[in-house]
Amino acid sequence: MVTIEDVARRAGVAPSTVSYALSGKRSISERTRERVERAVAELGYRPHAGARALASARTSTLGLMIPLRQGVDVNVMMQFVLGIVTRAREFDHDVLLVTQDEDAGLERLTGGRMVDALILMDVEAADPRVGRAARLAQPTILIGLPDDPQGLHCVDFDFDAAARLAVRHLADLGHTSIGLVGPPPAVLERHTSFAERLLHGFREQVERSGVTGLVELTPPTHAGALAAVEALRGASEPPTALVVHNEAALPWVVDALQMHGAGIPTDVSLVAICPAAVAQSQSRPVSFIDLPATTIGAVAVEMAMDRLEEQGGAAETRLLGPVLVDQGSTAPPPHVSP
Amino acid sequence: MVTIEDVARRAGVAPSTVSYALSGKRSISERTRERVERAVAELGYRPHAGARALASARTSTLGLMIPLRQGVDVNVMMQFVLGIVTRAREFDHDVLLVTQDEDAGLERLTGGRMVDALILMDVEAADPRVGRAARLAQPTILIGLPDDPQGLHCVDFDFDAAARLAVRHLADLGHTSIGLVGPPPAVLERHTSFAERLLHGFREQVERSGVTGLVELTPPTHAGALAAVEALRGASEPPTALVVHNEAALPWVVDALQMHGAGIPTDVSLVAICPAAVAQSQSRPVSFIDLPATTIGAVAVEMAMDRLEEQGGAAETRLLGPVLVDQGSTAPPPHVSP
DNA sequence: CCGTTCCGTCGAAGCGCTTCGGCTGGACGG
DNA sequence: CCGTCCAGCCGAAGCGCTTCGACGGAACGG
Repeated sequence: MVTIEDVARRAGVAPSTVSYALSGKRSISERTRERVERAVAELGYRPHAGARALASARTSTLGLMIPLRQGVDVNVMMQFVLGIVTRAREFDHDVLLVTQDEDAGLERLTGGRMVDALILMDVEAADPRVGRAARLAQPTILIGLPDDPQGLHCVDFDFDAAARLAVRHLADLGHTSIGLVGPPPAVLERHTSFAERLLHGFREQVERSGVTGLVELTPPTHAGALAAVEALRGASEPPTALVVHNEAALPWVVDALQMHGAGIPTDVSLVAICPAAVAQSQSRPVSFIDLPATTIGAVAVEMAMDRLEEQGGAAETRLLGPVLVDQGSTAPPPHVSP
Repeated sequence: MVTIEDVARRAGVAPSTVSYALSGKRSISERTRERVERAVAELGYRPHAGARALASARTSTLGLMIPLRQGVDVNVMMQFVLGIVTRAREFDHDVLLVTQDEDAGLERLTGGRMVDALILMDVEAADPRVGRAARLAQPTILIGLPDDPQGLHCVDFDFDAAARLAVRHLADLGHTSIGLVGPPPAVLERHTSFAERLLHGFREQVERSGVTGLVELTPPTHAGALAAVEALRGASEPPTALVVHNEAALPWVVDALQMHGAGIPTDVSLVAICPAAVAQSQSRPVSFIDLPATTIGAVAVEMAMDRLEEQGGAAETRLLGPVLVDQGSTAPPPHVSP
């Protein structure tokens, strides 16, 4: 293998000079740097990651703990991962994968100095990992919003605001009864933080706007979606607008409405809370509030990098604000329309 | 940080003894080993991964290159990843993630000695990565079956056999016209190996069984599935049985058949080629040929480990055989039924 | 009873890199 | 003209681990 010494010899300098030339941590003359760079290119030199980690106490690697829970939408998850890996590479870092179910995964990665920082996906309201992560030497970023972050940085979508935005938008159009097609019951039972915040925002805004709010927790199946739509339309005050936060069920909801002969948006308005890609791949355009998963992943990486730069810094929580993209699936309710 | 020297001191032995006690590479007395293990536990010792990699030229890390292509089903992909990560951990290895689009991702991981071996997902028929991977010092396992594996190990599902099995099963029931709801056109245009093998197997068995075969490449949308079903049912010789290899479209196909008033399996038989989990989450039970993604991932890891043990060994290709699970969505065609 | 063998342990030499202190020579000010 | 300073480079000391050769002592055979 090509070592730094080979490069040094070829460039006619000391190994330390090569190191400094490449890292830029000390001033090096233009001439020398060029010689070093040429030698690197000619020999195809690549620093040994382990050696570097040993000497510098930095691994240039981020640990990523991904969930293996049911009800977690894989599309959204992949978006997170994509955002994280891509942004990490831009900081010259790599990503090491651990799964949720591994016993001491966190401790193994950090104790073994395999990673500089950790990103935990899908953090629940009372997640046991938070306490453990807070005890580690390495900075940890949580994707999600636990009840008690214990001094850790968090980043997430502002589901509360998203739900309020959706309801306000619909209420402003004149709707007086709004239905929420929510996540599967299992997700809520786990006290997943985002689901609870979504519901909270929904209920709060419903009250503020003085409209009726109906909630259906919906399994991501045809039958589940059908049942939810049926339940809502059979209510004493059937909603004229639907907020859907359930990627997997969304197509079925659209389908079910069509089967019910309910036109969108003439009879029923529809707002989805999902990644743009999902909304755009529906059989008809659906107005949506973008769930910026890729961005959240990227932000998580940025926060990790920040903490690595400057050890100080109080725990920060960043909630990305909702943006509604109108694609024509919302309109005033039938009886208000001209 | 707790080092091997701390452990040695506490156990009253030399550092090298600790190393041997933990690795088992030399015989160590029972008494000493216990003392070492106790010291390790008491101090919470975890070997520094970088130091270990440097000294032993082994990283205990596998590189995994995941695709970011369109038309790749994320559910199946996650299954692969799950299988890989889980099995890797059983071999005491970790998994480092790279994305397809990174320029010299392979070379970076291997040149920097970050990984012991590499697993490439979603390898196409003429994949440019194969040539590059073949040139690396580290063993590489391909998931997929390129036209020329160039001496690399491959593992994949036997799509050819799966398609033949499906057709044979249906032909044996008496069906004389069989439709294939295939992957999106984009997948085939990329010359994705699995899609081509599936089609090949389908056409071959159709011929052998002396039945009519119709193929519809199908986008994973409601509209796409609807169009495919319509096209098939509008054919001069409408198929009385459908083979579906398109996870995303499967629910829509079921839906479309119901809308057409075609009973399953009374009017139309249905066989899906998909992971068991997908088949079982449909609105009605669907007979399926299991696409054992998790297993394939696990096998890929095993092959990598094999190659790490014994450097020799000719290039091996393992194709996992298809197994049909009857869930009652197939039956003889209408005119044959009693 | 002594030589051989083997088991269990130790010491030391790296693995390839970073980093700190030190050295040099030229620029600069007085 | 000499002292000072600094940019630019070198040398060496580790980082924490594995591994190889060596060594002491117990066990064993002749």
